[in-house]
Amino acid sequence: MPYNFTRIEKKWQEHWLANKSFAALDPADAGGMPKAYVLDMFPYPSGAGLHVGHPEGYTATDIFSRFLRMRGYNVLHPMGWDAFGLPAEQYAVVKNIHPRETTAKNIENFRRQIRMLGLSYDWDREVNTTDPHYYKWTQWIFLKLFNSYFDPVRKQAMPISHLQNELFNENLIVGPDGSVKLNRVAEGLEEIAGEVRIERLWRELSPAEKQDVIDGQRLAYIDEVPVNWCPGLGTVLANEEVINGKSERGGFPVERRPMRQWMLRITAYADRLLADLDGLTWPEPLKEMQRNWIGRSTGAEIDFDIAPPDGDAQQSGAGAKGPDSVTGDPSVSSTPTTIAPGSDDSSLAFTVFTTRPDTLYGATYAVLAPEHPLVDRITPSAHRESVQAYRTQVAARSDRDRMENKEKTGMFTGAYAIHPLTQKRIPIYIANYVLMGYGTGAIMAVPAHDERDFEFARKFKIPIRAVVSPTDDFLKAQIKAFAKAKGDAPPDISLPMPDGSMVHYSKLDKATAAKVLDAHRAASASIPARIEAMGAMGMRQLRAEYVADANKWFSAFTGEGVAVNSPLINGLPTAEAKQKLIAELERLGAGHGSVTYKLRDWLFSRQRYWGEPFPILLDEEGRPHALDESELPLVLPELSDFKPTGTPEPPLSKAKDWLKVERGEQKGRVYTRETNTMPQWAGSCWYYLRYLDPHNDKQLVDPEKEKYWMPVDLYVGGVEHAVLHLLYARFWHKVLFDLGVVSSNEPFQRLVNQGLILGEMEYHAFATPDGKWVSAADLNDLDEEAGESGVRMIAIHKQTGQKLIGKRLTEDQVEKAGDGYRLRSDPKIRVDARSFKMSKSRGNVVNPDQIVADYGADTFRLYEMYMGPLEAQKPWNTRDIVGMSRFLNKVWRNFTGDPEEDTSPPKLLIETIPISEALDRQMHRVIKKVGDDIAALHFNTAIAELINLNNAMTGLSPLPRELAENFILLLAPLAPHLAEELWSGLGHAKSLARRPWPTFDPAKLVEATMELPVQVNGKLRDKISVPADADEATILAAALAGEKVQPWIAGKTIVKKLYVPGKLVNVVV
RNA sequence: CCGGGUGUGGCGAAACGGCAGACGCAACGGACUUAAAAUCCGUCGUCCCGAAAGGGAUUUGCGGGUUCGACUCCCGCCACCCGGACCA
Repeated sequence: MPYNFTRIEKKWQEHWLANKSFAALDPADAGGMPKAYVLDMFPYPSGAGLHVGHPEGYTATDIFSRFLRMRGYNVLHPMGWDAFGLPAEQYAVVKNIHPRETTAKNIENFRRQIRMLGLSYDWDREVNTTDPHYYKWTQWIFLKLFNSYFDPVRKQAMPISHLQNELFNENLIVGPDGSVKLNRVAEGLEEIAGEVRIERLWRELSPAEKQDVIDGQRLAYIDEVPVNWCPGLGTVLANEEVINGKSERGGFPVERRPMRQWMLRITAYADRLLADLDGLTWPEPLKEMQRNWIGRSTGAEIDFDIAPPDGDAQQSGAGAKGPDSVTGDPSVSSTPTTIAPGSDDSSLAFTVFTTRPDTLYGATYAVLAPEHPLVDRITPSAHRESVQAYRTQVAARSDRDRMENKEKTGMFTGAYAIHPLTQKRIPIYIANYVLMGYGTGAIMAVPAHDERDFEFARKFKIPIRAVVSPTDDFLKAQIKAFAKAKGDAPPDISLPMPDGSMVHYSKLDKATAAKVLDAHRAASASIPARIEAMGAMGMRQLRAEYVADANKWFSAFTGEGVAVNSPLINGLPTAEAKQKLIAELERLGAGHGSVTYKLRDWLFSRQRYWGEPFPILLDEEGRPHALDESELPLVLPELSDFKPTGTPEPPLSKAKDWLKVERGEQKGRVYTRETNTMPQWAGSCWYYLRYLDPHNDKQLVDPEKEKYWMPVDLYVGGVEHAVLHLLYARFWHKVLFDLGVVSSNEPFQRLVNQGLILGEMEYHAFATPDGKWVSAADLNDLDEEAGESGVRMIAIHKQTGQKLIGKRLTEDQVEKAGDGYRLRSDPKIRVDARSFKMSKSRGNVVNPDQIVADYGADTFRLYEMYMGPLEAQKPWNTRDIVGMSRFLNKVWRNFTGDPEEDTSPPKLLIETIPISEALDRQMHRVIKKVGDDIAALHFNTAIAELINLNNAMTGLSPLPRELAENFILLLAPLAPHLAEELWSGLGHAKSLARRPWPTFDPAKLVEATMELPVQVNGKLRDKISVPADADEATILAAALAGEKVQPWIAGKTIVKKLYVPGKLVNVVV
């Protein structure tokens, strides 16, 4: 009889719950126990229920938590529900059920499924982001963001009142664009002679202007910016939620349109978010993804003046707008048109951002984004029509179009810019490859050293001027590219000498190479032709060719090198050239060093019902006013019609009674509530803090508890949150840290990504006799059929029921296996076995309920952990589960002798007898190995060790008690139900959850005699048995004396004898 | 195109620079059984020699290198997977 896992698992799950076996102790009760905070990424409780990917990470942290409890740690291991969000609402809309109901039902199902896996959560700490007791604090954090600003001097968040003081005291002044800067003049730090002062002092501002300045500095602010509007979902989305122009959820098209939205100033934290990554124990690829997403690039901003128009009529004010109106938002303070003080339209200028200021001398044209506001003002009338046509054409194309078709297009504006160093005129283009949203919306184009500029310059026949001397690798690649274009093998990099011999390029002296080069130069004109004629030339000569004329080469050299053709910086390597050039620009007042980021501010509002309401009132002018903390939570109003309106008007605007608020202190003044709601990420940004003190209604978290538990010691979850949740949560945590709410700078010290579990292997396609390829999705019963001359692939077409015969395989492509044949792994066979992501549409989703019902939770846990390393991506294989089931049943038989009767507690065949020496040694080795493996999260090898030990115990009856106890304790974190049941069979009344982990005796890890491999010239030839304490001389002598070694060394001189202690002997002859 | 990861038997996978393939699945042989399942014992990378015991060669995507010794470290390619992509 297999063991009764159904009864046993139910029994222990109830026991753990009733006895609160896994409760974490508050710091006051923990005594001297070390703490461990082990966290899972809490799930979004979808209607589909748990899939097999969830239990992978959850089981891993559960094993780790159980292990640490047995090692004497006070472990916090909680679970909760990330329950606000789009899918619940969409489902609710379709079924016309209130999202609260569907959410409650889904949570119940998830809780049942998670409990059925026997995970050791402290259920008294469960949180739910949709519970008003919870989102009260989400709103509270939002108020903190709203009432704070990022202080540029301290580089941290400060209360907004501090900003007001600084402005009032005139330590800070207000720039023309509403930005706030240090009052350097007042501080006496800087006095710029002759420059018109355009900043303003606080007392010079009107009350409305003052309010604009304050509101413009908040960490949570309202702004009108181009956002990702998704008509399919009826809401705007964050950049992180848009993938290739489609929504992450649902895959609906997304369009850019300007809208008034709440933003969070995450960009202020870009540098800290980047720098603090270094100290985190996270997977390096994930850190790299965050670095890329933040996208810090250092370089320079360089100013270009517009050349006076030549002959063309001066542009009138007709179609031209005045200077940009003040946006009120300093986050877009890099206003592209910086108008010099006292300037007029005759001295226009624009600023570009570049990471390669050292290539400035190579700038042969400039490009503005088509939307750039300066375009209207610089385009002479002769070009106005074509420019306008081009702009219309670009504007008409959706983002998605632009993604798919990347061909560079552009139009000459007819205007010229003045190169700041050479004072020469360079043409100004507009082009689709320059984006208004990045940098300054304008570039200097250096075709010789930028791929995009190169491609554009080729197309528009603009000169290409090399200013960095290229590397050998680049030049070789150029030769290869040429050979490829011709369809030949790359020419040998050797030079034919006048006498007909060949000399490798690296061995050429300058004079000889030059002579040969001249000969070839006479013969052919173009550089590619010369390369072909010569096979190759010396690298020095190639380089000289490139520097002299880069126009005819194949691609841009984008690497670092030595500056050439650049009077100020010639001969300097790139890094130094950059520095010197920036210094020179600053001296000339034509530019300065600068940093830009790809990271944008976080778009924080959604036009949906099922989310946290903003604790904000809007006055008649649309200015935001915060609710008082005492008014929280602001509960989401009941709505029977919660459907999206299909317009940017949020559903909450339908809650008429709720909408209007009359404030007591300002009688008669009516405010309107903010009707947007927060995105799903809001609740998940800080849930790990609430677990520490989940029932506290006075504080988000008691500082004592926060200090005790934080940071999280192990956080396990999928890589899909690399730039969403994990970046947002770090941002909020840093703000809370700055404001003194939490004591740690980073929330998650150690993070592990569990690998994706893919669906079962599938045949992808195979060749039919008529040469057509059939998709596996259309096939049933793919099989092989033996025939006279080999094996044919047989499949049944799903729709037609037609029997498809695959390509006939020859005998060398198959091998005999029993009655039938089986394919050899021969790449010529076109049968493609692959596994894919589990998905409903593919029909390869595995339901954990079924697996647990068939095999039990312990088997399911072991199977998922045994599949491979936690971090690896691996395919599900139902066939393999039986292996773990057999293992547990074999444990059961070894302990109980497999009785017919199912008694509880079970009767065990155990006696207090000594353990045989070999088994004792193995037991100590396994105790060490399993402990080390679990600590390192290497569960697959830990299980393998236990299987080995269990196999060694097979046939041994009765079992020695010491061995039995240790085995059960080692098994306990991995298969807790069976372990508890066997433990009770040993006569223990209490759960083993906090039993001390077994210890091993180091003395028993070493064998008395050891077997050493003996190699001759690195090849294994023999094995010798020697006492463990034998000295080197004895061992070497024994090795050389070995019968099997003799033939290999006889008659040869021994060059070297090598003994690696405890490992092997190697003899070199 | 850029960045990151992976590549080992029929499959999932092990292996501080030191006996490649632990452990599991599948397959094959045997025991038990009227039979099957379950269970237990055994074989199991590939090729060659041998009746057998055994022996030899070869093998971690491909090509080089470092080393007494390389799955492991270095250089160059190839394939697949995951991210990001006109980011100046």
